[in-house]
Amino acid sequence: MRLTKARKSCVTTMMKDTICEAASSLVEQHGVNGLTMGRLAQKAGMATGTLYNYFHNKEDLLNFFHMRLVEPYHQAIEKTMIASLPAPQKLRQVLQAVLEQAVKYKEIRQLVVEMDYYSDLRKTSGPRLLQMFTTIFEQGIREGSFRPHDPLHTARMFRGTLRELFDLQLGGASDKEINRFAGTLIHTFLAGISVRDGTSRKRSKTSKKPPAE
Amino acid sequence: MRLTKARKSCVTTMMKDTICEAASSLVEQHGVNGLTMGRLAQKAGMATGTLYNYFHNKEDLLNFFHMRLVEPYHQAIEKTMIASLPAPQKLRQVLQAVLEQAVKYKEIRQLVVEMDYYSDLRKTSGPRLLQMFTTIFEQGIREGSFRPHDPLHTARMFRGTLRELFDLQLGGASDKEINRFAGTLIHTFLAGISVRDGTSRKRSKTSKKPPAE
Amino acid sequence: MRLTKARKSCVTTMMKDTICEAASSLVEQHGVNGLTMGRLAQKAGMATGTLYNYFHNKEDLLNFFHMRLVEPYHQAIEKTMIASLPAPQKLRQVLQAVLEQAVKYKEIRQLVVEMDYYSDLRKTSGPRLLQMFTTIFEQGIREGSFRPHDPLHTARMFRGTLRELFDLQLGGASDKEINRFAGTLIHTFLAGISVRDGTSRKRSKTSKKPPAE
Amino acid sequence: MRLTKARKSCVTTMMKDTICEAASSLVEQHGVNGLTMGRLAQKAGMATGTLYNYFHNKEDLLNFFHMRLVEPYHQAIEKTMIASLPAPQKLRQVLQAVLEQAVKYKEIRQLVVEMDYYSDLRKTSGPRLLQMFTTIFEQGIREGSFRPHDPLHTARMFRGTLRELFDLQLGGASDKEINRFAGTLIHTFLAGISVRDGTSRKRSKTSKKPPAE
DNA sequence: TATGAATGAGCGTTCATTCAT
DNA sequence: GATGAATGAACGCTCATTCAT
Repeated sequence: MRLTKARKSCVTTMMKDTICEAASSLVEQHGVNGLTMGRLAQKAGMATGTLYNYFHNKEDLLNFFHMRLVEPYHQAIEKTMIASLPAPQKLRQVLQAVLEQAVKYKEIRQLVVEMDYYSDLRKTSGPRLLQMFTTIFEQGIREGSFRPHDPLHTARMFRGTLRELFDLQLGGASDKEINRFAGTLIHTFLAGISVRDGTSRKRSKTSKKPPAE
Repeated sequence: MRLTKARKSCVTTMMKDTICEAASSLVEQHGVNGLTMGRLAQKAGMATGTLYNYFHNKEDLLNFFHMRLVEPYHQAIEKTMIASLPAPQKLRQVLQAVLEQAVKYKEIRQLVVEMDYYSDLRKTSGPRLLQMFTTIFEQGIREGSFRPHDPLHTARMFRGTLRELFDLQLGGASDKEINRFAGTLIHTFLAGISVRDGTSRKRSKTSKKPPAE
Repeated sequence: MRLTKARKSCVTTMMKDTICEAASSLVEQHGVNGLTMGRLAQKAGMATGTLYNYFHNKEDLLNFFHMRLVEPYHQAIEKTMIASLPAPQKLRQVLQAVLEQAVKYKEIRQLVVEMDYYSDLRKTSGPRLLQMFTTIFEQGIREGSFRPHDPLHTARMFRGTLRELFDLQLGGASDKEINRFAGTLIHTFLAGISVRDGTSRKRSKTSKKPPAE
Repeated sequence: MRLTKARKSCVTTMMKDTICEAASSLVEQHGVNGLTMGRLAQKAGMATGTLYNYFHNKEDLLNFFHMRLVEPYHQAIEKTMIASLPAPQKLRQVLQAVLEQAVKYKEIRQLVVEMDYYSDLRKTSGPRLLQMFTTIFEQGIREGSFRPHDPLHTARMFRGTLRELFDLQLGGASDKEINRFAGTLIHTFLAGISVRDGTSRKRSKTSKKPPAE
């Protein structure tokens, strides 16, 4: 053993990275069903058996791959949770974080979505985000800025709309379009889409089709 | 050829029905990955080869099966589109229809969701609903009850939240819970979650990126 | 379905026979470890998958193969058990039957022996013969022609010597040699190898450790 | 090269010992099929490649391992051969030695048996014992205590019954049971199982095929 | 010598598809 | 049309062996 444990672990990490990159590219091309151990090894430039030096089996590999993809996304969001901001602000900030991640991981998001439906992965990954969102809505209610409601429900709604945001981006929408969607999203969540009378809504008559905001 | 073309096509339709029923039951039991041509034939009470008299290959069969599953759902929604109602009403009515279908196809929804990620199916199935939702939001804007915005965006949001509704139901939520979710959903869409009073809109200038519209 | 069930089962039986023959030849050449499904299929002149139309998996196949080999041997012996003969005669007759089978299944015996150590097969196959032999020795004791002893022990001894008989034959011994061995065997069992003088039992005081019964 | 050849060979021997011990423990746990080079190396506390410094390949290793197991057993028996005793005594003594070894190597015997059928090992191990047994029976005939017969045959018979003794023990029989079996064994060999009196030898002419010698 | 990651042929098994009947 | 046995490529995985360090 000529390498220290640290070095060894470093090499291992690099290999796992290589494998995950190959996996990404494969899933992107052929879908999750197209990810076979043989193809993966080939894409990663190694023998089939080598994969098994780093992962116990295919499921292990997929789990790791999934986490690798999802983790930075989760962490980016979690980071925004620390700030002590009023709930609406926080919601905007979370949305902002998601937006940045979505741009960054453009090609990869699809894989996550697809993989979510492949195993128990979404059972572990799903609740984590949901919990975070719920916290925000709870906070808003507590602070009095959100009207009383079941925060788990709005959290779910929020998650659902974020999914659409990714879909939109995967469909090839421009960053500008994505940003506009995000704007509509946050506005709708906070204020709804109904026109309200009273004094607050002067500019409502302007455009008809997809109006410039 | 003793049968007229019409008769023949009728028989063919019946066979396809039989096959689809068997497919339903199989996917329900073993998931989409558990649907093999052999098992399907057995369940449908015919020989494996017979399947290939009605479908060119497995993908064809799955496509047909998917459409069969999704069609009544789409139609139920489309039916609500004919009514001449104000947009908010229509939105409620659509939600109501979705709710009914969701209850009705409880067991089947999962299959659809799972299958959506199986092939290009969701590329054909997705836009149809989206188009319908968009129409409603357009109508609302035209009618002046919805403030001006990109209706495709709210349609997407709506679709995203409906997906959550199905998720919720698949997670085993009670009908009552589902109904509460639907209530929150429609309320949020129409009125947002913010508490509104005379002073509440002051702080909207704070955040920068997801811009207020 | 154009064939009656009877015909179908007949065809199935023939296929199983073909497979078993191929298996025999393979095990003979490469040992049980050399029997792979791929090689077997090739030897039997069919595709790998075809094997699985007739056997659930490799273990099933091996079990069937083993039984196919062992069954006639067991039955030949069982047939001799029916006769109402004095025990010594019966013993000779069993030996005779074994001898005939050994000649008949010359090449195959080895496989059985080897396979016996491969799975639980010998746990089911072993006791059956042992039980038969035990019955004979019990009978002899009851009839008074065998001195009182534990018949299970002599049955085991008998089995052990038969195994040697097979070994001998597998080593290429001539039929004449085999017959001579059988002669020695039966004689030794019945009368021992000691030279006896007129009064038969003078030397009984000699040994100490493996005590007389 | 700092070590003399003798020292080097000594180190080599120690390594081989270590490896054999690990092999024993592994085979005991997982059977011969469970003995992989990787597992073996791990158990022996060395790298996989290191094994190949001491053995040319797996077969070599197994052969060596087998010999190591069998050797003390053979030697224990050979030791009893030196004594100048009458043949019957010697036979008892050999049986006694086997018995002791069987008790001592209780766990190991199974491995030997299993391994015997794994390769050509038993072709080299078998004859050695057989030769020894043959010598005893020859001696007995020469001394006049055994009636004239082919000593190779009785040697084989003896070996076959010893195998049963091991089987019995592996089946979990108590030491007492084993001893009883040994008693029956030696008694049967020396005196047969027939009850003998003045008149009893008349009917020996009835059977024809396995002829009296 | 010792190492242990890399190799890749080979394993048992599955299954979409074909085709002679 | 209907059949279902036959096919064989592909799958996930194992493991004896090699070799750069």
